[in-house]
Amino acid sequence: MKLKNTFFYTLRENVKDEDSNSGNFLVRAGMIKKTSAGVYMYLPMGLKVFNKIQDIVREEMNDAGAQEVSMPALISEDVYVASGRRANFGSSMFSLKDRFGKPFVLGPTHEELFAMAAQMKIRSYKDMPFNIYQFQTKFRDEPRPRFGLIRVREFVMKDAYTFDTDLDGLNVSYQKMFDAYKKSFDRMKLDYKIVHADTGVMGGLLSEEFQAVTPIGEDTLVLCDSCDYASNIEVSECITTPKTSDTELLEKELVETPHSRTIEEVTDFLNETADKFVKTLIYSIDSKPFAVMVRGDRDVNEVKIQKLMGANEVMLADAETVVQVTGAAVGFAGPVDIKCPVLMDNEVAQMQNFIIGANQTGYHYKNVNLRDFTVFKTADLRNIQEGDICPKCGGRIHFAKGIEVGNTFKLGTKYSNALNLKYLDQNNQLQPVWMGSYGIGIGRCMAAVAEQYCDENGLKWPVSVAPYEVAIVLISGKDEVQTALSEKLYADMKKAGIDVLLDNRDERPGVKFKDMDLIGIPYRLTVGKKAAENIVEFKSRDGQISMDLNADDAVSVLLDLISKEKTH
RNA sequence: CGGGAUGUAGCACAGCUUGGUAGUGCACUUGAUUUGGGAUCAAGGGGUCGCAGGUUCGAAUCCUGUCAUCCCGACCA
Repeated sequence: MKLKNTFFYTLRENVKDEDSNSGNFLVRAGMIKKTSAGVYMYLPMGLKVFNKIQDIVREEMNDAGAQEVSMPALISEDVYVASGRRANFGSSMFSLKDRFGKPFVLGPTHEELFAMAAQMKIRSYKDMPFNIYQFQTKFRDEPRPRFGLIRVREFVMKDAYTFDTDLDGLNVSYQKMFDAYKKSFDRMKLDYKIVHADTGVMGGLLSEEFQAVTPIGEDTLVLCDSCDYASNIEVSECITTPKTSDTELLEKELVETPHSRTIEEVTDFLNETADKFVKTLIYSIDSKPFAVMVRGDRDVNEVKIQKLMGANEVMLADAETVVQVTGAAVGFAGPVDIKCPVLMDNEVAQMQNFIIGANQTGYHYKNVNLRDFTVFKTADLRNIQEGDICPKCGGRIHFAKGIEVGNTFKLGTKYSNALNLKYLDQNNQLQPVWMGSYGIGIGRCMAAVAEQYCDENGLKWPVSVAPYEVAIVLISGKDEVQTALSEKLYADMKKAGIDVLLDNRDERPGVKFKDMDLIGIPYRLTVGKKAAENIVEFKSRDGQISMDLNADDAVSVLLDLISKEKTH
C-alpha cells in the first residue's frame, strides 16, 4: 500500500485512557479506537494485524482438519435456558428483547449452537469424529474492562468444537487441537505457557490454558524451578508438610486486642509472626454461611472451596452475616463456638498453640488447638505461594503473570447430555456424544503480542503478524530519482509477494521514521540521497540490522529474511 | 456493586479555590524559510466547558441530580 491519500494517522502523545503499553501504542498507532469501555474499532492498520493473526489460526485449524462455519451472535435466550447455563452466566450476558418481547442474548460462547448443528449430522457412530469452528464476535458484559484489547466486552474468538463417540476419540481430537494451538502461538512468536486450569462455567474433564507471559497478566501462573509443572494458581495443589514435632498443648487463653482486625494489625499488636495465626474468613457458599480457616500468611482459594462443596457461587459474606455467625464485629472471627460449619485448610491441621479470633469484638484467643473447636471438612483450601513445594517433583515454585490467549476443554458428555446429543453405537444403543471445545481470542493475541514486542518508541511486531513486512520510506517526494527508485522497489516487492508499505507522504523524514517505528514495521528501506548510486538504507525495527544495500539486492535479501522469520 | 477520581477544541491539559472576554502545547489551514529521527516564524480555523435543573444581573467556576470514563476492590468462559 502507498500511504499517501489513505486512511492513516498516528498520535504523538500517550493517551490518557489506556493503562497498558499495548493499549497505548495500538491507539497511538491509529490501529484501534475505543468507543465505549471495553469496545473498540479496528482501523485499517490494526485490522491488518488482526487479519494476519486470524489467518494463522485459520490455517492451523484447517490443517488440523477442522471446517469453518459461522454461527449467529444474536441468539434466543431459550438456547441457554435449555442447557442450564442462562443462570450461570447471569448478568455477564447482554440480553435484549425483540419487538414482540421475546428474549434474546448476544452470545458469550457457542457450545449450544454447535451442539445443535452437530445434531443435524449425528445419527450413528459412523458420523464421527468431526471438528467445526468459527470466528465470531462474542459479547460478555465484563464488569470492568481494562488493558486495551485484553479485557473487553465485545471480541472475536475462534471457537472450535470436536465431536467423538468416546473418550479415546476425544483424546485424539483434543491432541490435534492442542498441537494446532501450539503451532499457532509459535507462529505469532508469543512467549507463552500451557497451564492446567479450572473448568469453571464450561464444566468438563480437563481445561488447559495457553497463557501469554506478561507482567500485566491477570492470571497467576504457578511454575516449577526444576520440572515442567505449570498450573493456574486457582487449581494448583498445595503440599502440606506434616509437623516435625509435637509440642505441649497449652490451654487457650483470651487476650484483649483492641482495634486489631486485620492479620497485620494483630501480628503487630501481639508481636507474633503471621504463621502463628489462623485467619478465619466467613464465606457465603450458595447463600449459606461457612467459616474458612487458613494460616495467617496464606490466602483462601475460592475455586478450591467451590470444588470441595460442589457449589455454584462462593463469595465473601457481607458484614451482616459475619456479625450474625460470629457474634462480633468483622475482624474477630474464629472457629470456637461459631454458628456455622467450619472448613479448614490442611495446613491448619498441622498447627499447635495458634492464635485466632475469639468471636468477641476486641479479643483473640492464644494457644488454640484442634481440640478446641469442631471442623466440618478439612481440605486443600489455600493458594500456593512462591517458594512452596512443587506438587509434581518437590522442587521450588515460582510465579509468573499471564494473559489467557487460548484454552482447550475436554467437555466430555456434559453438553450432549444436557442438549440430548446422542448417537447409536454398534450395538444399537443410544450413547452421548463426547465433546471438546477450544477457544482463541484473536484481539487478545494481538494485544499480547503487542505487549511482549514493544519498546519506548512503539510496537515491534514479529514479521508473521506485522501490518506490513517492509516499509519503504521515501525521503524526498520532490526528488525524481528517489521517487522512481522507491516506486520500483515497491513494485518489485509486491511482485515478489512481500507485504510492503510505501511511505510517500509529504512529511519530513523524521516524522516518517517515527511513525514507522510506532506502528512497528519490522524492516525499513530508506530511499534517500544515495538513490542516485542505486543504494538504499536497510534497517530492522529491533535494531539488529542497519546497513546500506544495493537496491538490486533488496528484494532477495528481504525475501530471504522474511521467509526465515516466518518458518522458525 | 462498594471505595476514589475525572469530564473544557481531534489529542494532552490549565482555568474552578475567590462567578464577569474560554486559554496553552500537539494536531489542522495559509505563507515564508527549512528538509535524513516528531522543524522555525507569522497569520488563521476549530468550543452546546459531559448533560439537565437550580442560585445569580451574570455560571466552565457555586448547589442538586444525572450520564460517561478511569483507578482500587468484588466479579470474570
